[in-house]
This record gives sequence, C-alpha cells and structure tokens, in this order.
Amino acid sequence: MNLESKILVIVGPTASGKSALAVTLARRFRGEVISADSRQVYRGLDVGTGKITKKEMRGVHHHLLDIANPKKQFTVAEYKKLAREKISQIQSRNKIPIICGGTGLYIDALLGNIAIPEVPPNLALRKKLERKTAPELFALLQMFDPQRAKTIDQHNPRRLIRAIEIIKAIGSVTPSQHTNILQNMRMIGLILPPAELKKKISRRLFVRIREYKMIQEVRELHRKGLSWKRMESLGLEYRYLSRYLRGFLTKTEMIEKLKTEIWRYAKRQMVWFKRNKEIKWFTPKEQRKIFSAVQVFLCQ
RNA sequence: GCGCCGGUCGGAUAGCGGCCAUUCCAGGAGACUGUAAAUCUCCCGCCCAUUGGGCAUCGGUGGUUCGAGUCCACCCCGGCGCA
Repeated sequence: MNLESKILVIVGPTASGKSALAVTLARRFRGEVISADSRQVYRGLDVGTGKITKKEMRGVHHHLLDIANPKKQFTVAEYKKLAREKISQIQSRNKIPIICGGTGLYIDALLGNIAIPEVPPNLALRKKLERKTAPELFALLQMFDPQRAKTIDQHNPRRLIRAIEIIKAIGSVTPSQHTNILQNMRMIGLILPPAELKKKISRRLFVRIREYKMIQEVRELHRKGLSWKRMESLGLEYRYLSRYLRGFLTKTEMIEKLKTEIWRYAKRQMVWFKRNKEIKWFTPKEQRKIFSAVQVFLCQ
C-alpha cells in the first residue's frame, strides 16, 4: 500500500472540535482538509455555520468551503463529485486528504456507502407533488414501484417525492448498494459526554451572539436577497435568527430555542454516526491517542 | 373580610356526568437512496407482557349519582376586583 492512497475522515457532532483536530493532523501528517458540511459550502454563511477562519486554518489548505451560492440549493451528488476530484488532486500532490465534517449523508455518499441515483432534482415535479398528502404520495409510489414502497418511510413526503422523481426519470428506484467504496481510509470520531457537549454548544452560541456578528450576518444575507423562506430551510441559526429578526421570537426565546435545537441536531448526528462500525471514537482531549492511531494507519 | 376566576403528566393547555384525559413545548429512542443544520417515526404516570394486559391519577376531604377531572359543600393555594 502506498501512502498517497490513504484517506483520513474526521466525524462527530457539532461543537466537538473536528475543525481544530483536522488542522492539527494536517500539519503533523502533511494533509489538506476537505470539508464535509452541507452548510459551510455556501458563501456568506460563516458565523452561523461555525466556518473555520483563515487564521484558524494555520496555513492548511481547506477545500469545499464557499463554493456555492446560498440562494441555490447544493446537493449531495455535487458534493460527492467535487470531493472525489479534490481527493485525487490532493493525493497527486502527495498529501493526505482529510475529510472533516458533520454531515453524515455527505460523508457516506462520498465514501460509497450510499448509492445516489443519477437523477437531478425536478423542481416543477416537486412543486406539483408537494400539494399532495403523504398517503396520496405513498399510493402513487406503490403503484409505480412496489419494491421501493416496501422500504420507504411512508410518512415522509420529502422522501416519497424524491422516490417518485426518480421513477419518473428512470422507471424505478434501483435497490441501494454500496458502490465504488473508497479504500484505505480511517474514520476518527470525536465524542464527549452529553453534559459537556451541551455546555460547549451553549458557550459557543453565547459568544457568537454576544459579538453580534451572527445577527449581523443574517441581517446582511437577507439584505442581499436571501429570502426568509430560504433561511428557514437552512435550519438552526439561520432559521431561528431569521424568526427573531422578523419579530416572531424575542431574543431570549431565540437563544433558548437555538440551544435546544442545536443539541437535538447533535443527537441526530450521533445517531447517524453510531451505526457506522468503522469509526474509532476518541474524546478531543485524547490527542496523543489519535496521533498514534493515525501514525499506525499511515505506516501500515 | 366579601366577590370573581383559576389549581389537570417537567412547563403550558383541552376537557363542561359515562367511551382510550387532549394538544403543544421540553425530555428520550430511532429512521434516512440528489433539500440532510433538512425531513420523518415512535415513547414520554407506574407495573408486567409478544400482540396486550393490570393498577393509578386531574389541589385536599367529604358528598350527590348506577357512574365525577367534570355537579355540591367545606378546606388549602394562586391571581384579579371591592373593601
């Protein structure tokens, strides 16, 4: 096995310290970081997404940040394509790609654990289907593709619509299979006790709000034409800050709501990552252990 | 002191004599085939069980009634009004 083909992946819930670890590992083992974050891809979403700053990068190259217009929807498929390109570019420079992020779907798609049908979103169709109720959509799906209907969540309109969209384009939803799995990679997960993570989340939120930058950022995004509706769909900070700016929530309500919502998000991330048995878990403080794990992996 | 209103699962709330005590928030467990920070599901009084079953419970104590969270009396607590 040659060193160039190895890939490092860092995952974990929000506020667990992934970005800092990625920088440290990149500096130590000659790596470049590829972000795996569905919100940090957007330009202008900085404070709210906790995007790493130039200074924090400490000279390490970072990829797939600020590559998309927030007014337009970025998708997993684009992510996978771009990230695969970045991986080979980095490897051709004889460096180690370090994939780092909290978006489980993006990481699994990139690694090849989830197959993504080659069917782009069909906005017109979606708009039409959105008027239907979940039972109606499910009935349609049962008619078109009974196979897929068996495994889908029949209460989830978004999934049902996507399935129908695929069927309209290519006839049926092919059974999911592992495709093109990336070899030679090591997954490192950062985890800390719930109480500690909660505390970190609150503290970080408090700082971002106190320094006023986050509220300014959201106000500015809206001034530049990012609709409130779009903010809602971006979730968390953008959703609740926009509700605050529109006067639906007081500042205190907004902060409380955000704290609990971010915590719930962190739990969802954990649920996703926990089922991946390849991830080796560490606490952020176990840096030495992480170093030696990486060392061993790179030398084998 | 008098009058009015209210006291229901951690918080808020529905319930106007009988059928499973409702809904929201918070809490917990999960799902995930191009929106994934999104979207969706389940649990959330106690005990046992595989479906299910058993026992509680609506501030307190009595009462009316075949039957009471719901009606009555008194008491306790909170709010408002009048003194």
